[in-house]
Amino acid sequence: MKRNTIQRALVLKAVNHLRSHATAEEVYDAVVRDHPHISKGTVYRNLNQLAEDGEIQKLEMPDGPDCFDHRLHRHYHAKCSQCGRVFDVDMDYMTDLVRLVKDAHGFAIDGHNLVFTGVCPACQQATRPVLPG
Amino acid sequence: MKRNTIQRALVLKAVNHLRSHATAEEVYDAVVRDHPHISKGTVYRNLNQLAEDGEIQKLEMPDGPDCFDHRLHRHYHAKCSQCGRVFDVDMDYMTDLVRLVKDAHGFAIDGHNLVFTGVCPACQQATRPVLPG
DNA sequence: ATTTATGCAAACTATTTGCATTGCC
DNA sequence: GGCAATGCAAATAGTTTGCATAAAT
Repeated sequence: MKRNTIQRALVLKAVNHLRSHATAEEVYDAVVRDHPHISKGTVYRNLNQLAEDGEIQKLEMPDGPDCFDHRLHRHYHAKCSQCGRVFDVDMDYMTDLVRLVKDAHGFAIDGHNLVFTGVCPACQQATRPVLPG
Repeated sequence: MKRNTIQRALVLKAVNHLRSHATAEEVYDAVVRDHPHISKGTVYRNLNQLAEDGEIQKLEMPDGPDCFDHRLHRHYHAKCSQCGRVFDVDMDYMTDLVRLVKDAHGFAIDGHNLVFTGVCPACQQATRPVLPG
């Protein structure tokens, strides 16, 4: 039987408060400020369990840590190749993407993971030349 | 200046010989059989450099190790959630996918990473009930 | 001769796990 | 009271890195 521990509530609250795309590390940092005894293992366990229970969404990223999202509907993300941060992208979810597959060679596809890559606004700013000429 | 070391050639040959989706570990295992002195660090360094030089393709996977592909054209993959193996999917590459994005909030998208998930033929076989009834 | 690449080990990042103890139900 | 969850530390997986040495140019 699932138990309502303080830690579980704290982890959930942190994910909600951090709004979007928090890593386990960031959740831990947020929680440990007020609750210095919480352990990182507990944060990981609760994040995974909350995701399994459908209370948060786990976003698996190519390269780098997973993120956890308080938003439950499926949507796409863009990851900055410079700072590694993850951003929302406004685009319809392609529920029938699998129809574009001509041949999966017997593989039973049940989902997909799509992450855009590029440079976030802040990093564009940082690498922009000071003045041309 | 880039140097033509035996190790670099061995790593490239292993990726080509393993055909597709070999992990660094698998490449190392293949090379070390005939060359017991090669180190894993060297395999990683050469895989990354070969990918940078465009001689092989690095496939970053959500969850699990990266793969290296001797095929250079961009194409999509499916990863088995049970055994973790990576398979080719026959589907046109969506070069203009970014056009479906309505708002990336200033993020400069320059690419995308799409991996299908599901169950491979072998794992479907393994988990199939013996006989109904 | 120069300088990049190697081998080895250690470090590192992200995450999971074993186990004695705590604390929900 | 029973059993799931915690805290802690150690283990794990995947990968990178520092450094003395070796080898390619």
